[in-house]
Amino acid sequence: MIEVRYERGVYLPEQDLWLDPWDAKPFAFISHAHSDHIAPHEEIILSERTSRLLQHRMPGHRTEHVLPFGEKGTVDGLDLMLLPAGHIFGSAQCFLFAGDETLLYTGDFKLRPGKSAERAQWRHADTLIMETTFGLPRYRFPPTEQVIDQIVAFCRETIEAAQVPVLLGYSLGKAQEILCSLDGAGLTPMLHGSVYRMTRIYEQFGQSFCNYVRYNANEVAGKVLICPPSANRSQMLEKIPHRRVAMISGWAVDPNAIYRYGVDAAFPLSDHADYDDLIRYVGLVRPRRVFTLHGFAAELASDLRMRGVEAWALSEENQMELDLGGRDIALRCPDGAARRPYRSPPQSEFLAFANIGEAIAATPAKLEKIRLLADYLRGLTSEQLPIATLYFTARAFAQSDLRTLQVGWAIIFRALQAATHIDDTELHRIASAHGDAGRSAFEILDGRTAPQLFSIRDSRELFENLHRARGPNAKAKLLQNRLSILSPREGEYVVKILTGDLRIGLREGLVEEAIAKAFDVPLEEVREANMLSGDIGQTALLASRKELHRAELSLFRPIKCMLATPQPTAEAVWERFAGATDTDRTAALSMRATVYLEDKFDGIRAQLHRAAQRVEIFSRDLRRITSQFPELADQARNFQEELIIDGEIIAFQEDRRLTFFDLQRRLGRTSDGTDLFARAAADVPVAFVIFDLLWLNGQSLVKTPLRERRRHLDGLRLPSQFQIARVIPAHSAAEIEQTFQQARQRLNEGLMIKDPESFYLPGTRGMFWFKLKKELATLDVVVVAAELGHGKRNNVLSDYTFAVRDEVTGDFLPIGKAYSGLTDAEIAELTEHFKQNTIADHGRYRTVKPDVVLEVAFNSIQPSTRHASGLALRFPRIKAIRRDKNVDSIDTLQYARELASQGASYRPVLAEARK
DNA sequence: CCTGATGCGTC
DNA sequence: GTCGGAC
DNA sequence: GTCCGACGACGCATCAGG
Repeated sequence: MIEVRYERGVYLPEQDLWLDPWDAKPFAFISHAHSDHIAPHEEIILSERTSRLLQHRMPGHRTEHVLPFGEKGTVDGLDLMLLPAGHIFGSAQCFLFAGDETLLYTGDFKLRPGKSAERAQWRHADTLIMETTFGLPRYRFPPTEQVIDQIVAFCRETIEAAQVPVLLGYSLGKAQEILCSLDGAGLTPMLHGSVYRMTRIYEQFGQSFCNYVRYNANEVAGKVLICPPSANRSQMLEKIPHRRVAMISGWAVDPNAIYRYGVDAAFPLSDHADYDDLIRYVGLVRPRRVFTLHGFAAELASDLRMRGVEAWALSEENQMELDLGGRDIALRCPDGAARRPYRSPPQSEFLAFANIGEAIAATPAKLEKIRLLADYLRGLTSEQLPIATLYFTARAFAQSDLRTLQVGWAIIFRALQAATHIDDTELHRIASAHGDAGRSAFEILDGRTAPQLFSIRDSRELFENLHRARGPNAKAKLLQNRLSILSPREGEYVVKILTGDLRIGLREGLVEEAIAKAFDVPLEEVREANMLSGDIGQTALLASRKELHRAELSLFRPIKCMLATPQPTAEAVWERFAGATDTDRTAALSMRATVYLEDKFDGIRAQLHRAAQRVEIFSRDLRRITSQFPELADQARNFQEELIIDGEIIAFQEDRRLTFFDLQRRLGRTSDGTDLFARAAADVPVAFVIFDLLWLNGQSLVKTPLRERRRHLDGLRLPSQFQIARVIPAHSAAEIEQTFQQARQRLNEGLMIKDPESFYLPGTRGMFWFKLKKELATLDVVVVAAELGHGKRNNVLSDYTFAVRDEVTGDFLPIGKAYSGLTDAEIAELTEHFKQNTIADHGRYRTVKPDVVLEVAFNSIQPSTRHASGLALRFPRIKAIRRDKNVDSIDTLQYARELASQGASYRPVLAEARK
């Protein structure tokens, strides 16, 4: 008989033909266009409709043999015929003639007539290779009409309860079947983007559906949303506050289906044959032998044998058994080294590092943290010192090193799961118990790994390899391999570094102090060297060799920028200057009583270095952004001097109001193709507003007063597109307030207030520069959802989604999130309240009874797709809990929209900067 | 091909 | 960017 | 005063998956 093999797909060696192989093959039959059946094969046999669908799902060149249903054809010397499989649109079975023998391969199939798939046909065959997803007697589906009635009833009841029904089904096939089922029920389906696209293709083939609309976050009310299963728990659905989700799948007959899928309901409408139809099909085809495939293949084969049919399962079970064996060994011997009493176990270097981290976390006293770290650093080799020091700033790469890892929460958890084979529910329990990736990693790895030694050098290689690996899958695999041989503590610290968050109450400031203490060098020198090199590891190394003086300010090595301290009012600012008593600076100041005011521009902070041969522009955290602004770099060559200027790059055009969001559109673009930037520059023209001068013709001006630096600045000849921010001297709080108002009328963010006698203090937010911003307005909103926080806010509901009222429908539409602004006590109180007023608990996230009114402040409001209101707030913060207000008195969507449109309708008044 | 999720950097 | 809290 | 941690929205790039 025809030889049949299985290796990630059915293979017929005599015909050299693959049937639905997983991987790319030279010659294959493709039964249908679901993506688990698609790979870049060279030459394929398929139906016409599958061909069309494939063009959309996997464009590209290949040789296609398109055969009509029911007609015998010859391809590469093989005689065969395609028969409709009834699974989805275009799905085919392959009927093969080999001498006087025949073989029927079903692919995915079903016998029940579907509304959006061709009806299945069959022929007698000697060999039947059959898909058996639902090969157990418990999978018997109720009559289709009955299931459809249930689905329609579910939708109607949900809508009547002012909620949104969401039906989950694959975007190709199932979704259209659902769509047909809703026909005539008086419901309006709304289709997720991927469903929409597939449905349009169906229509090209002449299939017609009832009226439907494409997904639009603002119009879900009253509609029936149809989404692929992957959309469940997605942000798209989470945004819909009152939704009831139903899974449409054959698996719905499992009693625990709603828990497994995390849905509110499940209906057994399937694209596959149920148990009864599988048995029936064998009777129809009357084969001499059967091979079963997928799902309960072994069970059905055994079942058929009991019924007197020769039947065998095609599968890869051996592979899985091997995997389980490996894990078992790891479990039994989690820490081999510790159980050998004869040799003292070699200490893992990375574990020593992690243990110091734990000790630092354990003490709240800063001086104690510094002492612990200093002692540790002193004992390291010159190879280890720069690396371990860097790790204590939770970085894998130095600040001046522009590499990134592209590894985040999602990849970390995937790797943890794969490394430990941990149970899904257990993983989620642990993850939600901590809300801290590092702590979760410890618990997940604990007892589930076979630790090996991990040196500091190994760790460096790990991070470099992670950086080099391309794509989330490759990165996850690399990480998984390492995690599986780390002790839990080491794994925890690897994760902490990956997330850039050590959470041990220690950051760069204290690391600098520890370096100073460890090597007995002045703290100021350490800070300065770190600032100049942007590499704390190298700074530690220089400190250990007493060579810190080697680092000095120079062109093309960016320095951290000076920051401003926020102030709420003009009076508060003035107090800072006039109220101080005892320094020379304030004495001099109160005599002259002068401060410098500048408009605060809403762009991105930039530091430009220019010499005769070269120009570079750096961002606030010292990244090179020269290539983002080629026209500025070009023009900067026209300066006459060698200089470093500090300023703000803003989106700017004479006759157009451009905002920060316009500017953002040309940030972060990568430079493949020069015309990309030509277009970007034309789209969003920019200007460089200069407000400081740090270097001029070979001399650092960092330690010259701002007054002097400004004087030098005034002497510069400026290329076009460069402007100097105007300075307005002020002598009282009233003048500051007045100038602030003027700045706002010029549509600038607010005001900068600077001490004219101050030096340029890189990287510090001192008492020499202040900023005055003030909120745009406040909104009274109601909290509709609350979320558990992270780290120390792990056990409180600290994150609130709040909504305005739609004055037409009465719905509460989310407009933003915030916790910032509340005290710990208030958060604790609200946590208690929300726990008792929860409508639906989704683990870390819960929808709550809308009865807490907050007053939120923000700096601007603009259209957005992030929230259902269609609006979002910039810099939202909570001003007060309005216990005096009830839900009925909160602000309306209408009012929020007015605020948004006001901001946009101002006549442009241009930045009054001197050219 | 398009959509959505994720990571990162800007504010 | 925002803010509150701890030292 | 200063640092630290726990958070917001947006846009671009990249990748996975339909």
